[in-house]
Amino acid sequence: MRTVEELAESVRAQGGKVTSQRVLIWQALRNDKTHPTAEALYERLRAVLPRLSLTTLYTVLNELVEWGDVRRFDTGDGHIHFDPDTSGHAELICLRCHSVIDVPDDEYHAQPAPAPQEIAGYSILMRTEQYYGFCPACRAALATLKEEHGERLTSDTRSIAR
Amino acid sequence: MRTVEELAESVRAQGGKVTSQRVLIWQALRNDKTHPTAEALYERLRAVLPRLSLTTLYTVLNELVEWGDVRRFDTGDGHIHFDPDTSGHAELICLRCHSVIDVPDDEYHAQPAPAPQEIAGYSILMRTEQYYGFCPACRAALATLKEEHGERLTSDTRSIAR
DNA sequence: TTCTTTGCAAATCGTTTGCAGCATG
DNA sequence: CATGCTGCAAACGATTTGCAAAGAA
Repeated sequence: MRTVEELAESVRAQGGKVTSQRVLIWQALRNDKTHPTAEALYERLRAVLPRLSLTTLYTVLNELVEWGDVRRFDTGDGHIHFDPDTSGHAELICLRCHSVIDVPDDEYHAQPAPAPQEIAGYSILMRTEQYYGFCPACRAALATLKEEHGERLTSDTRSIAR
Repeated sequence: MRTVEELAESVRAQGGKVTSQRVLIWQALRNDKTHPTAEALYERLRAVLPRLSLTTLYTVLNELVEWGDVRRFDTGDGHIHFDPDTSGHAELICLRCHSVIDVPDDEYHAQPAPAPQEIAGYSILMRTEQYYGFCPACRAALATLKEEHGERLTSDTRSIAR
């Protein structure tokens, strides 16, 4: 994600307006490594912008996504998550509890080359990598379940997504 | 994604039932490289299963996701997409038209090593990589817009996501 | 027969839209 | 002071749930 200054300049250059809402949302997101949902960001922003509407938040987030400054993605929990880190890092996503964390640096030596600028005619702005599996807590929970009664691990999947 | 036989065996082993709905959904998805939405799959499946309900389709898809056989992801178009390819391939996603294609083999020589079985205590079942940018058509469209009137490329972003 | 799965209809809830007032450049 | 942005309330629509009937094992 670009700096607040770069974003402001870019908006002005296109005839847009640099409002306090935009600036505060940009600031809130820029150093956020928690992969927040819109709702989570909203709660945090209300502390500084009590009049902020969800509408505006979504508008600004969608702008950032279309500009290639922020990535939106789905962890399976029924909420859209946003991530300002466009540096090509890797993420770990749990298939059971839907948590997301960045792969710790020391666990990931095989850092691949940065994204090429063009692939198959596409201009590339951003790259990510995801690993899906079970987090330590869910692994333990699943193991316990398996022990207790060797049968069905996943009972009713009709309520997985949210 | 496992074969239909493996899935059937796995379901039976857990006390589940191998219904025609499950089998037909599995078959429909297994060789699908189009990254379909639930709705798209539903339309295609109605040809062979006219009584199929969306409810059942979502149930079965969610099972597959939780089992690590299928990945669900968001392209930004407001629909969840599903992909049975768990082999760690790379995808190209357009930030403007939200299309997705797999990176063509000949465009992607730097095939990274297969996913490790464990990272930071997580057991890993699946890996993917995504490149975000603009597809050739959207690049051309954006270039034309820029030519015509040098100003705002993205007018109103309030209707991006769907 | 037993217990899981299916399908229908209704509900849910995250996200988007219409529009009037407001603030930026 | 012109235009783009914001906030409210209402709408939307994809996905999920409750429950009774159907069908594997």
